[in-house]
Amino acid sequence: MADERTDDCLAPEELDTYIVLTEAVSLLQYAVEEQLRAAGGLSLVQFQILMRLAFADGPLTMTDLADGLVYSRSGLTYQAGLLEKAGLITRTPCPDDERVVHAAITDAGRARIDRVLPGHLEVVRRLFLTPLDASDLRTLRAIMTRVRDHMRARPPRSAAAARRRTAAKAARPGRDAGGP
Amino acid sequence: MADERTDDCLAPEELDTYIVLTEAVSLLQYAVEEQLRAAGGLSLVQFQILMRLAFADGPLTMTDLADGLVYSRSGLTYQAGLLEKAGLITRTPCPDDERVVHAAITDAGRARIDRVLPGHLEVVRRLFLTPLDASDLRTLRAIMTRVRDHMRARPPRSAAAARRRTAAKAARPGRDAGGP
DNA sequence: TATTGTTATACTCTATAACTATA
DNA sequence: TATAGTTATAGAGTATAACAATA
Repeated sequence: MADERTDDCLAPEELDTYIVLTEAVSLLQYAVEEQLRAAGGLSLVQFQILMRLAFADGPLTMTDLADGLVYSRSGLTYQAGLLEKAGLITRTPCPDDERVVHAAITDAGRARIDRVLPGHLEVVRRLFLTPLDASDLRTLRAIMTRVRDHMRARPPRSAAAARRRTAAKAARPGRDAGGP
Repeated sequence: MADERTDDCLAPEELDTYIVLTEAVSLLQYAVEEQLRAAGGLSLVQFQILMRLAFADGPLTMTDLADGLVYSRSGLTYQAGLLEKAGLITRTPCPDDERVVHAAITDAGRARIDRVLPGHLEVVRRLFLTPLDASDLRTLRAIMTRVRDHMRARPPRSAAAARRRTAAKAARPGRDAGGP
């Protein structure tokens, strides 16, 4: 049952690997989200935005953030609005290009991260790192870096949406296929 | 900057591995969701429910499904309702225990999977498997299996929610900390 | 009393499309 | 004309709590 329909199935090792990888990451992500919410009232996306801004050299544009997080720009506007209202980030127009908005983390934002990060790392350590040794980590990082770079080689999310929209105008085959 | 505050930071290899792992899986999941929606009008959760039922020996209870998918039971009821309305699954009371509901996949459900799965596997192959060889796969599977089993060793999601509720009644310190 | 599952509800999130403004 | 970002809107998804029925 492994090699009959080469196009319609994966080898068992391939499928198993895919399934266990996504399952484990889902479990980890679920636990992480719970901790972030309880410890700092942050969703995972909000935390990721803050972290990106905290570790960036300077301010980032909205598009940079959206692409980095695989996020739609309108979704990011929404989340950035929440974070700004909470005083954790600022948004200021860029002087060089008036279309661009620079997002930057505030002191309160850094304080929030300081409050949340230890528990966050504790969860990561307890659930994810505990069963791994240094060699596992090195290997895992090497493999997943290759996978990520391979995927990042395709166009980023926000541009892809625009291109899809454009392409749809040219040839319109009626995309999807009704209800769930 | 690696070893000063052992409690508040991870070693760089640890952090890098964690970040690249979650980033790659996010990218993959995003692409997969797009494909499932376009090819079969299914969300990822709906697809996962169908797949579990398709590969199960017989019907599964709602709780089994919820725990397997790291999902709240009410959320599962909602999704199962959609799938049932679409004729892709059935829900029938279990004769042995009248509280229990058995969910099973229908022929239409299997047909939907047949329609969606090839494209799904194509995405997985193109984005995830392409840059990996057999040895990578074996290693990755071994590592992630260990991680998953470690995480699964803790109580499943639906039970955890109940326990948390109970514990909250005993000592009530006012959990979270306001706004985002 | 504990467990299975559903419902009612309220809310968060996300995407699409239309829009503004700058380049 | 193309790009950056926002807004308006509408829909999907999720969790919580209350509930019913069974064990």
